[in-house]
Amino acid sequence: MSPTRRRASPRPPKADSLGSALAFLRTLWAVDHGMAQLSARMKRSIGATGPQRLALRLIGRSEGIGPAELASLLHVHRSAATGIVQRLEAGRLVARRIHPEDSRRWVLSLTPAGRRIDRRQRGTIEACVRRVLARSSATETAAAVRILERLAGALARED
Amino acid sequence: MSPTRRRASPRPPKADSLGSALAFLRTLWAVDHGMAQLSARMKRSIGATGPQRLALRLIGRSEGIGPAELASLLHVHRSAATGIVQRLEAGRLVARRIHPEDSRRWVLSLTPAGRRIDRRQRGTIEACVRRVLARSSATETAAAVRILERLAGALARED
DNA sequence: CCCATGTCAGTATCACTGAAATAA
DNA sequence: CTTATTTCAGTGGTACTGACATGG
Repeated sequence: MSPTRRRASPRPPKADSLGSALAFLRTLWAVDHGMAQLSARMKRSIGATGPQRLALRLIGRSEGIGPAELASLLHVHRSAATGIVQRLEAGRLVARRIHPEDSRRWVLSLTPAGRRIDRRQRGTIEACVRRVLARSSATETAAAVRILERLAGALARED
Repeated sequence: MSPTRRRASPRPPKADSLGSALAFLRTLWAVDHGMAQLSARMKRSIGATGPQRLALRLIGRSEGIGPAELASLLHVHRSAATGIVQRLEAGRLVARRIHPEDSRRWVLSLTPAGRRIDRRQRGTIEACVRRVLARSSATETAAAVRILERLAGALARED
């Protein structure tokens, strides 16, 4: 056994920071699970999961988009985007055609059914977000965005 | 005077609120995917995924806890907690014994290996959170917590 | 030859629903 | 008998790594 490590550490406020980080982490997982659960309900109620509807929203906003750009916007690997697009196509929510100038690529577009889901708001995660943002001040929202973006960056860098 | 609450604005900036909700939603998914990806890396680097390590943290903080209470703290269904505990036990990170007063229940505790992961900070999601919170003001953090908690509540209520 | 795009195979976690076994 | 705790079976979505075919 090594002796007591009494380095020149003047009692940092670690105790609180440790607990508050843990509490924040639990809240993050609560949001994460909340999105997953509403995503499962969305599949039944509107016919698309959370990531699928976000993909529909992004495709709807930028027609001409392909799987690679979609993967980038969704922050996922290309192969994950492949799966999402396949499920959307199987549900007749998205159509694809070959890119006119590069036959490796696909051009994605919404079908009428896909456009309906793109427009629909009730029962979506986005609706929850809009409702929460409407009940929050601009200052609060800006602070939350800053922290979430820092967090996304830190998570991507950590190894 | 503080006319912060002005009722019935003529035509609220819906167009913008629609776009900002979508932007916020993308940031949320970015954090979500970031946690999932670091979770996968954690499995290799420290031997426990994100949810698994959170479970270890919670068990370590309240020995005597059982699967039901753990499921509640993790905000997941009981059957999901069963799976997490099974994987932790398979990895010899958690031990279980029968509750002395109710033989339906299990009492969970950390093994030495589980305790090591409980203490370890480097390369964890919690470490990212702590670093981000350390770089943020108390006001920002409080605002983010409020919004995330509102969001978790809204997601749970939405159907 | 090198690079980009998209797909596929294999694997794993997570979570749900719903039903069952067991014990209070 | 009723309720609570836990587990199990079956299903589905997501995402990773790594490899591949194909086209620029």
